[in-house]
Amino acid sequence: MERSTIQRSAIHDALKRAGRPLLALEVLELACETVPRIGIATIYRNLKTMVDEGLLRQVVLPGENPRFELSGHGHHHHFQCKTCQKVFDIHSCPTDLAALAPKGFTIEDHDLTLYGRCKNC
Amino acid sequence: MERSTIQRSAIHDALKRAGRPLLALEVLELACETVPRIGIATIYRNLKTMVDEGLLRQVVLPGENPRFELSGHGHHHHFQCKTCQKVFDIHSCPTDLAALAPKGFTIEDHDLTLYGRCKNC
DNA sequence: TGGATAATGATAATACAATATCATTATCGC
DNA sequence: GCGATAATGATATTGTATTATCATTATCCA
Repeated sequence: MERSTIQRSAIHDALKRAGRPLLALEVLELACETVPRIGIATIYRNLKTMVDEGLLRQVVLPGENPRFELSGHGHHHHFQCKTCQKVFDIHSCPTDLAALAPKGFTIEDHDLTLYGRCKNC
Repeated sequence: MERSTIQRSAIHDALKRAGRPLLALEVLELACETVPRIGIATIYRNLKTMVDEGLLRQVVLPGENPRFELSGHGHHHHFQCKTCQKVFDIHSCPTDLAALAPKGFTIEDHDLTLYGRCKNC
């Protein structure tokens, strides 16, 4: 993964255009608009490489396959629409979570997923 | 699943004794103390039945296989220890989560996982 | 521009949790 | 206690996301 290919930039572009975390198959679908004959193996290969490079971040919701988003959006959480299943970023974060720890437990990190109805549904 | 078997009660007992959500394999391990020859198929079969009956609840953390806990503990969240990977209940809940919704989005539910170090680690 | 080789695409293989199969065993109403 | 049959246990099979294979194509540096 040292050469620049149209497939790789199509994948990056798909994620940029979407502006929300995408499943590998959603990336395939969007990237197909740019490179119709792109294969699913190429999607997985590039997603993996780009995560290793730090260009992408993996987003894993409970019971869901991994999604991918451009990194560099800082700490944030996610919202999943119960109707269309799409995942969106939430750029705010509840405070005081450390206070929820039982005695003897130390909280270092957290993961919050909100569920409901998105703007379009 | 209409007859009462020692396997079924061993599974229920394992979850009760643990007092925290267990993976199917963890249930197997604990239930083995009561019924040494219990098979993994029996574990899966009974867990599924007991979830259908409402006796158990499935707990799914991001990127993890389903865990199971006795139901009837009301709304709560979970803590996973980064060292031993065990999951524990958190019986408090941050408020004001609905306020995190972007314009046009409606929040109906949420899922919070805390990560850190447990009492024993 | 040519050539070394990285990357792709089609598809086979893998990994692994969960389910199905089926002969054997255990439960429970009579 | 007996018999119908539900449940078990050992293991084969499935389902599905992801990875490996390999011939072909595209990239890019000399």
